[in-house]
Amino acid sequence: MAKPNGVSKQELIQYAKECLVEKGTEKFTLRAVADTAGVTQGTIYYHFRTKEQLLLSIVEDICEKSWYEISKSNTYVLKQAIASAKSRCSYNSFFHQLFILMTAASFKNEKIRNQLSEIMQAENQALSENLLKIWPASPVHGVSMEAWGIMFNAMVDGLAMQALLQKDFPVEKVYQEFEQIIEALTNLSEKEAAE
Amino acid sequence: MAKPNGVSKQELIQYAKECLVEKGTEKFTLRAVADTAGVTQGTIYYHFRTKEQLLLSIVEDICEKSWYEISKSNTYVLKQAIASAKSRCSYNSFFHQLFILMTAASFKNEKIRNQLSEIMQAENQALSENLLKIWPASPVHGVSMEAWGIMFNAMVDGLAMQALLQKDFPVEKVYQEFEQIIEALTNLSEKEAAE
Amino acid sequence: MAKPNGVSKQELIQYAKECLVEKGTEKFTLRAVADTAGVTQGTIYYHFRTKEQLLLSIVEDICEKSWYEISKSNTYVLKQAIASAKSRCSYNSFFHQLFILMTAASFKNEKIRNQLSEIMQAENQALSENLLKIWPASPVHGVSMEAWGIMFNAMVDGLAMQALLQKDFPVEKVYQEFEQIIEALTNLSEKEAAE
Amino acid sequence: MAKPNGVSKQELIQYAKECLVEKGTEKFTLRAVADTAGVTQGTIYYHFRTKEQLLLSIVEDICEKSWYEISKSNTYVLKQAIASAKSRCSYNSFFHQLFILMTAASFKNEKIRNQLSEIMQAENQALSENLLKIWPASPVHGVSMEAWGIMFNAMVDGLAMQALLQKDFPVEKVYQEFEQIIEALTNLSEKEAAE
DNA sequence: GATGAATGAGGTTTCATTCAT
DNA sequence: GATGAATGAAACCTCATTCAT
Repeated sequence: MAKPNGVSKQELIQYAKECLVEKGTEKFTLRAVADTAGVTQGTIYYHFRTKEQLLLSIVEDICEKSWYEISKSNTYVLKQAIASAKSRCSYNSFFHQLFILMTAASFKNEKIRNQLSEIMQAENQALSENLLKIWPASPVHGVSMEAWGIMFNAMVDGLAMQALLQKDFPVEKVYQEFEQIIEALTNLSEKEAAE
Repeated sequence: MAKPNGVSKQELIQYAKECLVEKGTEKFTLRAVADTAGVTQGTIYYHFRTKEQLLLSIVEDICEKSWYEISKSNTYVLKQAIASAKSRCSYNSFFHQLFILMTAASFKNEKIRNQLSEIMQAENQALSENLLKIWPASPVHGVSMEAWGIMFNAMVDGLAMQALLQKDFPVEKVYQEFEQIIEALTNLSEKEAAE
Repeated sequence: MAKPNGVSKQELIQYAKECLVEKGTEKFTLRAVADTAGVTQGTIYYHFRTKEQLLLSIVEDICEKSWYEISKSNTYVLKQAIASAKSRCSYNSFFHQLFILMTAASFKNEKIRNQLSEIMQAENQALSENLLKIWPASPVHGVSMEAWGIMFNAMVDGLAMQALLQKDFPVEKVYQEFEQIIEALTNLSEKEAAE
Repeated sequence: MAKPNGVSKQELIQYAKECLVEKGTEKFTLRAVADTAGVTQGTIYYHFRTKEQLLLSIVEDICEKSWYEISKSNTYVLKQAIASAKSRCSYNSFFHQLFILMTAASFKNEKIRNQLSEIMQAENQALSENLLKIWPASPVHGVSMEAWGIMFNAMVDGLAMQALLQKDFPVEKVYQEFEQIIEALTNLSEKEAAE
């Protein structure tokens, strides 16, 4: 009976994201989103014309958020980036669960795939640029900064995946050792530069 | 050992895996599996009591296959392991798509998660052992061999994820540079050992 | 006399008619009408209280138009009436499509049915009167002028139906032969009258 | 819970036809058909994969029935054909209501349209052949037998439409006068042939 | 052992309609 | 006078599951 109860599109997306992670792809139904948001299914259809549109909006939202993070990343240094990655890397991490769910969905949805791909490449590049700030040269001769960015990012995602699968995954320990490796690489870099 | 007009359990699993990757989680229906296998839905129910059972069988199958690979890995050396990882790391890679789909499913299914987790830890360990064969000592002081195994594995998965998302991901180039890093680490390891 | 940014009732009816023929009964939704008219659904409700009211207005509109035609028909002769019928009798004819759609709707809506019935009877009568002008007597003994009107009208509608169903229906040829029959009947009429 | 209760596809079509005429296009829902047939909606979907398929099956059924009638028509004579037409031409006539509903649906569905068109042409031809049996020559010079078939058929449909719209349409009277016209035309035909 | 017709719960989607603004 | 966000009922459709055969 048409009371404008002021649930904005953005809020709906937030509710949808929560639903998605809470219920998993399988049980991610529009009814669930509607119930969570306290509106009727019709309302969802008024804002997003299909379920796919809602999913795409979720990806867009993730991407926008990520862009914001990335745009900040030029100023903060690698250590902070890693700290941030670690914080998102825990059993039940909202962000990575969402990302993997979306990756799974992307296999059959090019639009989703393209958007995720874009954000991933942007993250790779942001990482490369950060590395440039602390490394005068590539620590290993023949390995481009671009590649370092790709690999660091890959490792962050890979560790997150392991953490999501394994309840007692030693996040603390692994990240600590990871930072030691970075330190060692930084030393190598300086030696390389000296030559 | 297929029966005259029948389909063996193992064959059904194979068909199911194909369906899953071909159709995606969303459209992975028992009817689709039945159609692909050329049997009726009833037949599937004869072999698996529920859809979940079928899914679990798929994970088990993946794991068995992986165990076999791992058991071999004790004998083959790191380079071959990486070559194998690379070969599975391409846009549309069947194996990694399946693995990510299963990971996504695992978030809401503890049995699946436990199995995937086990296999992942086994792989981590196999990698550690392989590294021990070529590294006399850890290349970086304070980083355990265990951690190196975890991180290498993480990177392989992370790279696969990027490759699945990005059509023109430079697999060749990245893996080549990855191998250069390993070489450099091997040198470092030798220096460490010499001290 | 359209208001600045508004849409008059008459215009809405016109848009609705177009929608109905363009989209068919199935997809004839108030949203479609609103979109076509460039207004919102609310606006339609301002002018028509229900969808049924809009439908009825469409029938009324058709009928009014038809009354106008009929009122003219007393002056123009049969040949012109037939030419007019022929022109409306082509594959994709707007008018007859609308009429048949309305007839289909009328089966479950007495108001619509009554209005369509009235206009049909008026057309029958108008045809009879026209025939009286060119026929001194009924060409066939025992057949009333009223019946001739009914039958001529029936044939015009029946031919239209065939033309709507069959893409390559030979409208030209059939109408030409129809006129020859009328001529023959006119001769008969004169003979009858002479007796 | 899966009791085969033996509702055949053919029976479902019959129930669907009844529903269609009883409820009209608008209210022709699969639930209604299911309820009428005493099965669940799922059953309908087991037999017909979509609503459109069910509609098409209805048309096919009408057409098959009509083919049967037509195949008989080569033997029975015109008078009987007209008697049959008259019997189907009454207020609430099941057959013609169905036919007009389908014609309305056909405007937006080429498959339906093509099938209806075919049956109509077959009927036209069957009528022509029947006329040949009682008319030694065309009653009006220059009017082909083919055209007579088309026009007779058109008139039968047109009269049915009027009868469906008008409760007190004088079917008896009109058909009686129609037969008189045929008689007159038969006389004309004989005169023509004599020349 | 295998089938396939049938189910029923629940999914996505549509749409006439309402009402605060 | 006009809007458009919101509704809720009901539409079409899917699918895991059952069971007589």
